[in-house]
Amino acid sequence: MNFSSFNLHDDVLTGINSMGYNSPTPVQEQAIPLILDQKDMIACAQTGTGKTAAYLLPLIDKISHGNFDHTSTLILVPTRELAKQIDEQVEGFGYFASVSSIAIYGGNKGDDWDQQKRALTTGADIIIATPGRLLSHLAMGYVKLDQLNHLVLDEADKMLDMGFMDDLLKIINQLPKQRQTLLFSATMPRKIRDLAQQILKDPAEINLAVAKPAEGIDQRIYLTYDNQKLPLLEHLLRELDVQSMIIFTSRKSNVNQIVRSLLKIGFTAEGISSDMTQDEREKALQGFKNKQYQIVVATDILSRGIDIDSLSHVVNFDMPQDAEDYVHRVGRTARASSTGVAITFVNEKDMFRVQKVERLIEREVPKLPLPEDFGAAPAYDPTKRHDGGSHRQRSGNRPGAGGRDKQHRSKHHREGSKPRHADEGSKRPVKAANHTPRPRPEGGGDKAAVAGEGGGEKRRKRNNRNRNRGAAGQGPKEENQPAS
DNA sequence: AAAAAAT
Repeated sequence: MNFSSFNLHDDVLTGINSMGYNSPTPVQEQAIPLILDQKDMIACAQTGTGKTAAYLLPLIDKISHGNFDHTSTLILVPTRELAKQIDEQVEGFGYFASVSSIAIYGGNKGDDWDQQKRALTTGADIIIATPGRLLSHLAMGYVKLDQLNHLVLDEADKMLDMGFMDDLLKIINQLPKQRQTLLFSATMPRKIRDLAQQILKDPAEINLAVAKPAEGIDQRIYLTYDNQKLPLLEHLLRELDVQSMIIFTSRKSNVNQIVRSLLKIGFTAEGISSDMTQDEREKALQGFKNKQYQIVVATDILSRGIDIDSLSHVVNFDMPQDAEDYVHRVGRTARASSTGVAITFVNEKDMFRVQKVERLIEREVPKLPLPEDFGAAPAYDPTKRHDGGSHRQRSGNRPGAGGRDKQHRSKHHREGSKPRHADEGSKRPVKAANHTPRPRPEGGGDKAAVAGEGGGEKRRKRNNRNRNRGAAGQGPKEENQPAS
């Protein structure tokens, strides 16, 4: 199957080609026809499944060939980084279709407010926004939404988690009722179903089984107390051949501490958390993508949506909240090459999450013993659930009652994990091996932005429907597949 | 329970 079977217009297909995409992912196969068909949709799909392109491509097609002369599409996302990334993808996919976009988010010093205001006033085709900043603009009254025909909620569960429910509803209430609404979420808790019921009409449902991490990924769990994590990390780093690594931690306060410790033992590293300025955040992310740093240490800010390829290692310094997040993070390795290492530190409070992960990926993750001299680790007890400080007791389940020691635990190594087909879980199409990034056409459009530099906001909106296709088959930019 | 997000 390839993209030409979707009845997309040529200028969109050219954009797809220039981005190095070949064949649609499962979510794209399902979603694109539905979206072209003007259906509302609720999709359970996580990052890395090609979700972003699944909605961008049909929307770009409709925008480019529809009768809109200002903003027709609003995409709401939880983090600024995600807004920026999606904006860049629109730029790539929509270049030949002359679809304009603007990322609307806060946190930037300087003149970006005026720039955003201009784009909102003249009506960029697609607005990609975090809720807070968009609401500020909406309050000023110059945002033209009367032609708003498509609304996308991306990472909807994350947005609700972050307390955006009220903001979302405030925004949605200002949109025309007659519209197509698409909701994407990695998990489908009750709250999401309720929201969907409120804002979607007779939605089609897509449920994508979680893409299990490829067989080539070496997944390991270490059971540790919190105070053992940093020494353990340093110890492991001395043994690993790190090309590029992301370390996820659930606490901002850990970020600097970990970075310092990495620098101390000779790695190049940067942190990313909301404690940093937006400028610093973007520099750190860009520097990592450019291989300027070997390691980036991030909070949950990067837990969803951000597309970074070809990691050699992922470390979950803290166990992720959702099993889906674990799968997504781990899946970031072993993409460029066929091998990758994913290491997760699990403390005594997070053990119950291990089973959730193992159920989701349908295999057991080896629990490795701590190195010599590290002292005793907490005993593995997946039934032990941190109960948020209530006094509820579980009968007969005292911590450590099983008396397993670390030697015992290491025995889990790969035993009992189900054999799987070699290609299972790696159904994503792979970027064309011979795809070479092509330079952006000079003057081929006013969307010219410095490729991959933090100055994406320099982009001006493009409202000109008379496209200039004389750009001699030049692709808009380098991008990896699959994106989400 | 912490994180992110408007100023």
